[in-house]
Amino acid sequence: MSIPPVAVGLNAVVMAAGEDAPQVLVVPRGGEEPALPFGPFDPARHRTFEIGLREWVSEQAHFQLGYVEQLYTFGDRGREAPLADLPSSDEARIISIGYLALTPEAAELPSGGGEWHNWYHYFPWEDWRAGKPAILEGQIEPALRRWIDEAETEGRRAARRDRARSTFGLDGRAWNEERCLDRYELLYSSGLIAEAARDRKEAQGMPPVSRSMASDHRRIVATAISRLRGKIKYRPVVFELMPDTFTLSRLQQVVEGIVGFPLHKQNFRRALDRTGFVEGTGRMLARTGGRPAELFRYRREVLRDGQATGIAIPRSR
Amino acid sequence: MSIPPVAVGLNAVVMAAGEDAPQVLVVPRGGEEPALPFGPFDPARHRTFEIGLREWVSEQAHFQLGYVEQLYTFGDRGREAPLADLPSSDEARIISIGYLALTPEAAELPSGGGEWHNWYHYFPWEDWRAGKPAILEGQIEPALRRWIDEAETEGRRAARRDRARSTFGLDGRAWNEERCLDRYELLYSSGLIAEAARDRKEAQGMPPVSRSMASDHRRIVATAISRLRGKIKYRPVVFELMPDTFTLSRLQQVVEGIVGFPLHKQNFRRALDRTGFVEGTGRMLARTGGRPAELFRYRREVLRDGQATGIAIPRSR
DNA sequence: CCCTTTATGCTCAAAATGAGCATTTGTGAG
DNA sequence: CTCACAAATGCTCATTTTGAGCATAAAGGG
Repeated sequence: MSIPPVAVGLNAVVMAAGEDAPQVLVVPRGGEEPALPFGPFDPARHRTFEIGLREWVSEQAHFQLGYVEQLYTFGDRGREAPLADLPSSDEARIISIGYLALTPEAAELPSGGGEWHNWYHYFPWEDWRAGKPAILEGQIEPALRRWIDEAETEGRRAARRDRARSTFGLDGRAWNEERCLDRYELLYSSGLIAEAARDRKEAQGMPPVSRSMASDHRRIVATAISRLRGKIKYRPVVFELMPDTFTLSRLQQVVEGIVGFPLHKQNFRRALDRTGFVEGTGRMLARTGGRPAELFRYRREVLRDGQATGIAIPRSR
Repeated sequence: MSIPPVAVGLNAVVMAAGEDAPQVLVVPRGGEEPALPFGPFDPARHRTFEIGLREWVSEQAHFQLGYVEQLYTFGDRGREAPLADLPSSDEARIISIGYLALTPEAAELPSGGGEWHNWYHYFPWEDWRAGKPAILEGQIEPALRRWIDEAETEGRRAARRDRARSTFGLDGRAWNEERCLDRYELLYSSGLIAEAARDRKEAQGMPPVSRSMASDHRRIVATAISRLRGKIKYRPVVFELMPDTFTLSRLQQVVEGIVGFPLHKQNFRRALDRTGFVEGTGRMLARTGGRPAELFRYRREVLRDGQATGIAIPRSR
C-alpha cells in the first residue's frame, strides 16, 4: 500500500485589529488579485507545518507571526483556479492547509511586503455595526431570490430557500454572525462571487459586489472569520489582538469589529469584569475626546487556572 | 516555485454511543496495536478527501459513514512511528488528515471488519461519571509530580507544574473535560503513555496505564474527543449518535458518556425543552425498570431557522 | 464656566441556573 | 391483590446572569 504524492501548500490568514475594522494581511501581486501569504510545505526543510508557515510569512510579508492555529485543510479538486506559478491541478493535486494567525497592532509593516486590508472590503455583507448593510437588500437578497427561483423543481427551490434563509437570515430569520463561511459558500454557488465565474472560466454575470482574491483564498479568509467569531466567545483570543495596555472602549471596539455588530457597553464591561481577564493599571489615557479612560492590561495568568472561557458578547439593539 | 510531494493519509475517528460508554471504531491488526480505519488519499481516484475517507472506512471496517467533519491535519516529523506497511518518514513525509464521524447505533458491524471499543479503555482518566477515576490519584498524579520534580531548573519546574495543574486540575483547580487532548499530550511528553516510549524506541518506564494504539492514532482520538466535548455545547451533534426515537434518559446517558460526568436530570430536561430540539412521539417505552418513558424524536427542522445552539450541560454535584 | 463628549456607576425587571422535594406509573415479590 | 421499588416527570424557590436604561464624573473647547 503506497501513498500517491500530492503537493501541500501553507496559507496564513493573519489578522490584526485596525483603526476602524479588523484587517487581514495580503500580498499584492501587481495587477492580479491579491493573495494570502502562501508557500509550499517542504518536508525536507520543515519539521512542522507551523515552522514552514512562519518562514513563508516572514519571507513574503516581512512579518513575524505570534499566535497561530490550524484552520482547515482544503483539498477538493476543482475548488480553485491554480495560481499561475503553480503546477495546474491536472498534474498533481495541491492541497492547502490554512492557518489563522493573530497579531497585535496593525501598524508597522516593512514596505515591499504585505499590506493590511479591511476584512469588510472582501465581505461587505458581514459588517452590521452601522445597521444592516445596504448591499444585502440592494443586491444580494434579490439575487438570492432569483437563484432560488431558477431551480428546476419545487423540491430544489425549497432546499435553496431554506439554505438562503438560514444563512442570510431572510424572512425574519436571525442573522448568525458565525456563519460567515456558509454565506460565502452560498454566494459562491449562486454565482454572486467573482471567483465562481473565474473558476468556471465564465464571463462574470454580476457586477462585483466585493473584492476578490487569488485562488480560493477568500474562502480561507471566510473560514478564519467564522472560526474567530466563534472562538472569541469561549476562549480569550481577542487579547492576542490587543497591545499591552488598552482602554475598555478600545477592547469593545475590537470585539465589535470582529463580530460585526455593536455591543451594549455597560453590559460588556460588567461581564468582562466578572471574568477577571483584565485589570486596571491605574494609568489613564487622556485625549479620548471626553473623560480620560483607564488603561487596562490582560491577565495572562487567569488562563492557567480554572475554566478559560471567552468574553461575553451582549448584543445591543 | 515547485512543491515537494508528500504522502497524505486519511484517518477516521468513527464514534457511536455504546450501551455504557461511547465507542470508537478500530481495526484490529492481529497481535499488533489496533489502528483507526486508515488509508492513503489518492488524488487520481478521489475528488475530495471525504470521498476517499468513506471509501477506506467501508473497505476496512465494512461500514458506511454518515455525519463527517474534518478534525485536524497532523504533520510533525517524529510525531509517530510509521505503520509497518508504509514507507518510513525518512523517505517521504506522511501527513494525516483526521476526520470525526458520528453514527447512530453501535450495533451491527459485519464481522471481519472493525470493532467497537470503549473510549475509556484508551483514556481511563477521562471518565468521571462514577466519581474521580482511581487511576488519577493512584498512578497519574504521583507520576506527574515526579515529572515536575525531574525538571532541571526551578523555572522549568514551575512551567511543568502550571501545565499539569491546569490540564489535570491538580491542587484544587477545576477539571475541564474539553482538555482531553492537552492531557493526552502532557502524559505523552511526561512518558506515561506507552506510545511515547515506543516512538523513542525506549523500554517502557511505566506500567501501561491504558491501552495504546498504532502510530499516533490515540492522539487523533483525543483530538476527536476534545472536539466532540466542545461542540456538543454549541451545536446539536449528539443527535447524530441517537436512533430515530429515544427516551430522554437515554439521551442524557449518551451526553454523560461523552462529557464524562453525570448531569442533573431535571435541569437537563428543562434546558433541553427550551431548545425545542426534541418532540414527544406519544409512544412509550415500557420495561425501563420503572415507570415507562416517552419516546422522543429529534426535530431536524429547528436547525434550519434561528440560532442553532447546542444542548445545556448542567453538571450535577 | 457652560456644553459636549466619553468614561463609569447603579438600578430594576426578566430570564436562566442550580438544587431539591413531590407525584405518577410500571414491574415484581409476597 | 397489595405493596415496595425504580424510574420518569412535575414543580418550587433562591441565586445568578442578562438586557435595558438612567445617572454621574471628568476632560476639552468655546
